[in-house]
Amino acid sequence: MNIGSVSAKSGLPAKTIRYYEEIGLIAPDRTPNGYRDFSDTHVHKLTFLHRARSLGFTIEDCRTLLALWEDKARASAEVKHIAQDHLAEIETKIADLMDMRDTLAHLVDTCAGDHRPDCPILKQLSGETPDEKEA
Amino acid sequence: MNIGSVSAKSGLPAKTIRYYEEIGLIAPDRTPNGYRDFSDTHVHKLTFLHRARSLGFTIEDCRTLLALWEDKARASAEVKHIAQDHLAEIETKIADLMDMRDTLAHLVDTCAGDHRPDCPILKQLSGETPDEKEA
DNA sequence: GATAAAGGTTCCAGCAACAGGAAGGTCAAG
DNA sequence: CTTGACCTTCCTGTTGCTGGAACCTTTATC
Repeated sequence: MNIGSVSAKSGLPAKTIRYYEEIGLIAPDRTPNGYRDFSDTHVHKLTFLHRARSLGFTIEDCRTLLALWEDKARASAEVKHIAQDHLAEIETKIADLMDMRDTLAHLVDTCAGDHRPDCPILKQLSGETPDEKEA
Repeated sequence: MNIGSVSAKSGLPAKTIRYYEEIGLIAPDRTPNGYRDFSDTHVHKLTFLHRARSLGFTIEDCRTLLALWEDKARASAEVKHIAQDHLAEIETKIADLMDMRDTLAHLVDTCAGDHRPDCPILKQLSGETPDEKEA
């Protein structure tokens, strides 16, 4: 199967598939003309990678998960551990972003957003405590 | 003022300050020995940048915000617009991460995490519908 | 048979926003 | 005079691709 079809089936851009080969995540065969030749197993792996990536796992996590997936004697604890670590990182990111959001939302709310130069957003960034809307 | 003191005052690593100079965010003077020489204004700018960056604004946003900050005739609408766009991006990121978190949390929850190979996480990634904990 | 479109190939550059480290100059203290 | 703490520049690496150039192959059409 050519890379185009695999791209369509796995949902990954051809560029990404080539990249995954380059970093050793997948190893397609080659036809005599030099084209990559993928089997259904390769497609399955790539689909797996696509799903794992869209859950935010890093490439290195994906590499490990793929190995565990192929290891029929793995312990599910290993997989769970990776997922839990990743989950914790996501929670942290969410918390950080929510802090940013709260601060920003407040600033946006207090800024008149008109033609005048007075701006609580810039005030806060420059270290001044911006005036509140209501005292 | 040397870069070390500025780093301490602004909270930015010296490396970052040099980088900011390289990309034209700041332009310190030089002493005869070649050392960078920062004024209080420079420190103030860097502190501004530090705050803006920690609210997640991109470097290019920061560049614009800094220019608006220096432009005493700016319209606060311009600042508000940037902040609102950024806020929207943050909201999107939070939503994406929360989707990931929900899926992952569910998977982690259904995985026994013991010595056995059976693993709902891998099942889901490989495209099988994993069994639920309770039917 | 000529040609053009639609695949495929490799390789190189670039993104964001720095961080790490090498090799070396400078300065103040003991 | 040496030691150590600074400072300098320059180069590489990070993460996960994406875009583009320059070039083959295959297939369809005239």
